[in-house]
Amino acid sequence: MTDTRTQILEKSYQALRLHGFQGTRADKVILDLGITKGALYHYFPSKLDLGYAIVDELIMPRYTRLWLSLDQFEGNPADGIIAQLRYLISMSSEEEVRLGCPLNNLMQEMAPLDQGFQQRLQHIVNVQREAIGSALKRGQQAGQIRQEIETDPSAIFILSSLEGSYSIAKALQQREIFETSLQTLIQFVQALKT
Amino acid sequence: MTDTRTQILEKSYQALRLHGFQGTRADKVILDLGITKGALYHYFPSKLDLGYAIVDELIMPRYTRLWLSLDQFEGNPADGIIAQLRYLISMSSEEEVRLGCPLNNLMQEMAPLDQGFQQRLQHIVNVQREAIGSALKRGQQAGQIRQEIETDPSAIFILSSLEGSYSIAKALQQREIFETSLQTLIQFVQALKT
DNA sequence: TTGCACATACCAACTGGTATGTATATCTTT
DNA sequence: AAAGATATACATACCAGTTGGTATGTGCAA
Repeated sequence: MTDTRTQILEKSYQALRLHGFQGTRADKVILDLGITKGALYHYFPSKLDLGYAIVDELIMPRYTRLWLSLDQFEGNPADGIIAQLRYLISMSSEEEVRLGCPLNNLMQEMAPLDQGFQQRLQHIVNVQREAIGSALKRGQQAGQIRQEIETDPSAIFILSSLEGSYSIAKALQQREIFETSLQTLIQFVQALKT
Repeated sequence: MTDTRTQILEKSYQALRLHGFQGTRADKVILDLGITKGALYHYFPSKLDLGYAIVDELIMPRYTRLWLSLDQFEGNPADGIIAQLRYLISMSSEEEVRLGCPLNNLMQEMAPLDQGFQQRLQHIVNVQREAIGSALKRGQQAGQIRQEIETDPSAIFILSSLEGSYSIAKALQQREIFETSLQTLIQFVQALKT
């Protein structure tokens, strides 16, 4: 039996995936969990704080770890990036794609609406960008990545294409579209090699 | 003086851009417009129908025209696509980027939640995909686009990267990011040429 | 005088949030 | 170690405000 706080966090995360933050109903969460408002507001002072906790404790670690691990990759960094993209393809279930990337969803919904969300999501993207960018830079220094490419814009483009692939696949509600799009992205990354 | 229906439509569209569909408050719209519920519900049987009308009458035409016009473009279709991407860069204000692409926003928010939205947004994306895909195919037949590339996956990738660029730029709240990312996309499209 | 284009008044359901109560665990003092 | 004091982890009841939506009235043009 997991503790109540964790239960609230994970059930809210599920709701967030399905309905977005604004669409998430605190009442529904506690009803589903068979607890009461007292419990929820004991752990989280407000709905907004619950949202922040979901980002900090669930989304942030998951979505930075993937790219931070590029640090440990030996060999051409482009292959490291490709390996992670392939991993994302293998992880992408029909359900996953239908609901879209949680990070992407939340950025779209909350970035312009709330500073707290905006700062947190900005931080996650910057960590990702930094991780990919510095991996590419290391590759350049090792002569594995073409000198003429600009590492930071390339990192941004890779992230953009990745999130965009989630978007389009979600719009068309087809996992296959996600795979197709990522495959083209992999070719792009491949072309960064010397 | 524009007619009431149009006023409702456009004010709701503004609200939609700021707060999403679920976050759009019908009460606020009529208050801002200085009209009453009677007027709103006279023209739109429900909030959902109002949302559909926004997509059908405002978003759909705007976001298909841009790519359908590739049909008229003479010369290498890749240059036609690049011209449209450059146009989007020139059109992108700080405000625009902060709020994100309306099409993208709506896809993220409503595609998994409502069939009506889903079908409409799916249709828009398919029109865009078809337009870009067939432009590339024409280019191949004219020997202007490399034979080995697959036109449809490339079209999907271009759209993904475009929407993703909006996403990331919105998350980071920086217009410059959008421009940087699209610049890399332009290089990708450039590389499709023979 | 009929029908369209609204206005007014109202509602039921829901929303996040609060005030207060209480059982149980933990710490402190004797 | 017993007893009291205090903190934790919830439950219950409730609220003020908001939501989309409806039923009905009314002025005005054709």
